[in-house]
Amino acid sequence: MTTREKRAAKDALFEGFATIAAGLASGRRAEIVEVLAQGERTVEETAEAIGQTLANTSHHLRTLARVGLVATRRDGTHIYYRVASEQVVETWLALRRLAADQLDHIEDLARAYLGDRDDLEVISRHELETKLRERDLVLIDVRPAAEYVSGHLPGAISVPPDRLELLDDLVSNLLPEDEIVAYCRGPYCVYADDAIRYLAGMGRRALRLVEGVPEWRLDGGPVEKGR
Amino acid sequence: MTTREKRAAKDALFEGFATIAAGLASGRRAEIVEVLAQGERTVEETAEAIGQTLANTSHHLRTLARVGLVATRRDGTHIYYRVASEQVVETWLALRRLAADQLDHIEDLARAYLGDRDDLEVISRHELETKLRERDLVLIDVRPAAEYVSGHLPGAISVPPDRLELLDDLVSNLLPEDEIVAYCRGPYCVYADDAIRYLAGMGRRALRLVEGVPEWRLDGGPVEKGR
DNA sequence: CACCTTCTCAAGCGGTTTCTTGAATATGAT
DNA sequence: ATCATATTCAAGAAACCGCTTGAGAAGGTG
Repeated sequence: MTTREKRAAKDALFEGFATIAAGLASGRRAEIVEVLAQGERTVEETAEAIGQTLANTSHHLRTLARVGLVATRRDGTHIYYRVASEQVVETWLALRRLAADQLDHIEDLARAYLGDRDDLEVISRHELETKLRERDLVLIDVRPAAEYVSGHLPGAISVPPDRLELLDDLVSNLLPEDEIVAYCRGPYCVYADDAIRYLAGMGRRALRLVEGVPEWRLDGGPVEKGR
Repeated sequence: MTTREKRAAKDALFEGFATIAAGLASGRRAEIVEVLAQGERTVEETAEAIGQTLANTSHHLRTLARVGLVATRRDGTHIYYRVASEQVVETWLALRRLAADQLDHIEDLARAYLGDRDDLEVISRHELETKLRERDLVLIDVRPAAEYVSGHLPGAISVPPDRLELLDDLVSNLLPEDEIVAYCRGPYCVYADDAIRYLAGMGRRALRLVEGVPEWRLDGGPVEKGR
């Protein structure tokens, strides 16, 4: 192999690596991966979730599939897309973490989207596990029902973001000293915030779990399916 | 905040994440990150390492700096570029791992570049550590001297890839039963392969450490600097 | 079969990226 | 000061990407 051929082969190899990065190098596709990390979705559901046209969403999904980041299965007329492996989620989270730590810029963008969160108390995965060993607490999963079904923290109660009124009944059956922890898709999701503010309006204090289910699962946390 | 504004803010946030991915979404820049993961370099050295023109390399380095993946320092007329943080390396490795596991395609490209490696015996970081606890072995760092200086495995001997003849002397002072392990930049680097084949030509068996220094360091392995 | 739903594809416009060339800038040495 | 070295910048050509529109394919239903 000549030096020139070697160079070409090396370039091709790294171009291959870059291809994967290119899959995530679009805001739309990043959003799609964030959504699919919660569980599989049809094209239409994905389009709805990211607020794009069907054709454009299909386009991006095909791109992700072409580079191997997502996989599909057909069920009747629906085609379900899912992340191709846990490693995709792992890489996405590494990228997201890097972005958050590196760019103050991202901090500003996040604040613009999520609003001021300083009034909300948070709890980390680790702290939650410690607490869970000591005593019971009420865990609330504030994500659309489909995501709850594809995997949730053991014992968590589903309260979809558009059904926050379910909290009324739930809270009325609690003792005043019962502690409440809410979580949703992850640090860049507002659903848990909304639920906690709703509870605050009822005079109940609640904590927000920083991590979402993908982070929890990748860290080796137990996950329940179904119901 | 209206729904429309919320959408725009969310898009901007994910566009921000995608920006980081875009930094790695070019074969050239991926190569640069792989090189800089071994230690800082000047623009000229980097250009040489990736076989590109100076202007183009500078261009790519500026792009990486703009998205915050690399940082610089000036020393006289030279400007040294380095990865901005260990997290950059972490993310790059996650991406590379994902690519390798996901795409058979990458396997083929790697084989095209690296040649057939099936004849070479490998050893993992874990196995190496176990062995090191039981007995001494000869560790050889087959990277350019500058990279050895910026960080190498404890006790490793530097044998730059263009000075393989140094192995002659080295081996003549060894007992026949001494075991030799060589490593270089990582799994996609040929230097250790070359050294092991050189040793095989002398009738000495040697193992290749799969991981490079970045992987070793990120896994919490001890690293020595200087000399 | 005709018809509906769900998804994909093709074409095309406008914008971005990559690489090259040649000039400009910044620092250090004489 | 003048020159050499190292790096960056500016401009332009070719290729590529993202989004839209409208048509097409694949599967299910009456």
